[in-house]
Amino acid sequence: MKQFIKVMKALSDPNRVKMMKILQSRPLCVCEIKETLGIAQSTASKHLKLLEDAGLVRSFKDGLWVNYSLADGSDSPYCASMIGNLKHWLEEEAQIKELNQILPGINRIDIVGKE
Amino acid sequence: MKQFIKVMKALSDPNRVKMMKILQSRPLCVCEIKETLGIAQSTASKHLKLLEDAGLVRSFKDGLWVNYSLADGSDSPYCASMIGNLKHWLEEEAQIKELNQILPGINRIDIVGKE
DNA sequence: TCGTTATATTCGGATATAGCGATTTATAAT
DNA sequence: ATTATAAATCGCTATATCCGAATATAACGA
Repeated sequence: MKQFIKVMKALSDPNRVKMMKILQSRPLCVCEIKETLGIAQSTASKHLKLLEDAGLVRSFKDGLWVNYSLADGSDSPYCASMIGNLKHWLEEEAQIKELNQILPGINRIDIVGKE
Repeated sequence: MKQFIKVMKALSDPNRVKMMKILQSRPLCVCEIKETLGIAQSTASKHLKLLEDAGLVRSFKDGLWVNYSLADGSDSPYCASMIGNLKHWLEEEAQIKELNQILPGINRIDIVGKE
């Protein structure tokens, strides 16, 4: 029950759902994610930790960067199901389409220069 | 997105998930539900309203009683998927098994006498 | 070793949610 | 009409969640 609730809670926030959707395109580091969604770095980091705890995403370090990607769903059937379904769900949402449009132009090097 | 979040939020609470699970056995009125879960009537009513708004359960009046049952999932693919998956998910949970054990002994007439 | 930099953590304020008791509403029975 | 009763709503408290600014941590490079 606890695991199930954790997954549902993780997917109960628009920013976290958006993260799941953009991670379907490619692995992203925290700064790319916060930039894409237009939120603070601390906020992004916190959301990602929650998603990871739920088994929905995984992270691996690459020097200073931490790359996040979709998990394989092996943590629980709930994860597996939601990760799978989210691949086709919400594809037609305006908010999501918009993110997918700007995503190709987002990369970690450009973000460094901006700030 | 809003509909999806609504469904996820609805399933983010243990009492609401328990409601979904016991409604798999048979339709129940509010007083049977509150009795089974051991919560206040007002609390049960509020949870049920939330589940109904999300499209996960539906209600129909029968005199003074309001019977709740699982929805058919026609509200959204999210509902359909979750209603379907929950039929096999959490079946082995101790908490759920316990509810399923006491459920046969719960009925609206007995509850009236008790209070 | 000392900066520099990407991410994680902490803190405080604002908002949302869960819970219960009390009240109101709607329906039935007398 | 009056009374009884199941459910919905209201009022309130306690807890949880979201957010960003500030600070801490970790890893690289000079």
